[in-house]
Amino acid sequence: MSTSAPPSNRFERRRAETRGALVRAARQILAESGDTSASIQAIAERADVGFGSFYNHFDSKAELFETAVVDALEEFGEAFDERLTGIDDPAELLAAGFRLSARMADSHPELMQVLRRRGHAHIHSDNGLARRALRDLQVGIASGRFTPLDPVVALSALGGTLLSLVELRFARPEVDGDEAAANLAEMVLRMLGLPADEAHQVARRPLPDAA
Amino acid sequence: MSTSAPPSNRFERRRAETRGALVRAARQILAESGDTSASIQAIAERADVGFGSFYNHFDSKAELFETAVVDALEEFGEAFDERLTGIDDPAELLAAGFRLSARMADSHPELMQVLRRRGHAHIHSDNGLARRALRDLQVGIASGRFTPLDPVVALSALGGTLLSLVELRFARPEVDGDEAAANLAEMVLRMLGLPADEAHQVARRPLPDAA
DNA sequence: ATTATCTATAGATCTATAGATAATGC
DNA sequence: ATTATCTATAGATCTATAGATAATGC
Repeated sequence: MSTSAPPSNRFERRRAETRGALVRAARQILAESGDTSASIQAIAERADVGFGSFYNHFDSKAELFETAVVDALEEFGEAFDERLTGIDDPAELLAAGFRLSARMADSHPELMQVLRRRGHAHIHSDNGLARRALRDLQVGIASGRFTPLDPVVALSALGGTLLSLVELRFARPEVDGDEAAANLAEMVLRMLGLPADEAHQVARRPLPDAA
Repeated sequence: MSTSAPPSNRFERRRAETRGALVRAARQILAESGDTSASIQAIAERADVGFGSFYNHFDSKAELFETAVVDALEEFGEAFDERLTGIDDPAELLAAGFRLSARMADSHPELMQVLRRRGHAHIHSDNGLARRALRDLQVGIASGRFTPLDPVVALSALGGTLLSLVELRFARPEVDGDEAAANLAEMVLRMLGLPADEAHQVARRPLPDAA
């Protein structure tokens, strides 16, 4: 899992494996149905872990699911870093992030369903995604690339728009995802103050190849 | 309740009252904690209704909660109509809707918490809010007020941004709500293609008085 | 020796229904 | 006579824990 420290001995590795299996099971459930009323027993079974082991790692179901969400957001942020390093322009970075997210609905459906169902509560929290977005916003405002605006409000708008794109990808699979993502990215750039023609162009620069 | 047909006789009124009490209880739960694992028994108790009566109206908890959400969205849309009739410019309509929503976090906290917690699944559904927003978008695109764009994508962006504003109001109560709403409305208008100076101005026109 | 996992289970809770009671229509 | 509501309850399920078992550290 993304947030784990390097496991030292076999004991800790086994413990981490059990915990990880539970978190993966929770993520699967969040992605498939989002129904967090699944019993602890059912979760443990899915994780192929003894029922009682659950209580060695979590005090409640809510705690497990919350862990699974934070974990997924962190992994999502890392995927961004892997694909988007080398882009310097914050406008292009944000636009590429939007377009990459739309593609990840296909390539990483589980991750994106978790984001879709539980992301809204994390728009303003300190997680892998929000942290990166806020950084890009601040760089862009400082450099004059973006119109000066309240970064907290801008982060809200970005987060909400990204979530709506993910929602769109799943709720309307017949819509061309790449096209919608580019359009939305263009709209976001206009929102941040870029001139219309430049927003159009930046939102359509070629994406870096998958590593 | 907003969606009810005029109840004819005393029988139907009593039935509607019981059903309404259950829906109101569900709304309260959605607003207070969002925890839909509350037992049917607890819900019936809160509604001050006999436990078995639940099954006269709903087959499952999920059905009740879904009803409560749709109901709240409809009521939200009606509140818009009451406050915003008379505004013709679609840009001003959308901006006023955003600013009104921020205020409703204080004046109608229950309604807005429901929107916050469950609204994302309804961005693209046919409900009171989305229907109105789509209408305003189409008018604005047809009249040239907005840049031509895919209405479905634009609706996504609007919905996501509105939800993020509601989230912001509750997650960061220290932020000035009116100010944030006006800023966000301005950003949205730029997103839809209005020139920056006009977006700034339209987003700050006086709101109609409360009726 | 220590620690995590597993199995078994007690007790609590929850759902769905059956049957009695109350309210209304005709 | 009809229909909704209410109370009571059977059966299922769920949580949390206790105690046994297995794996590792030292």
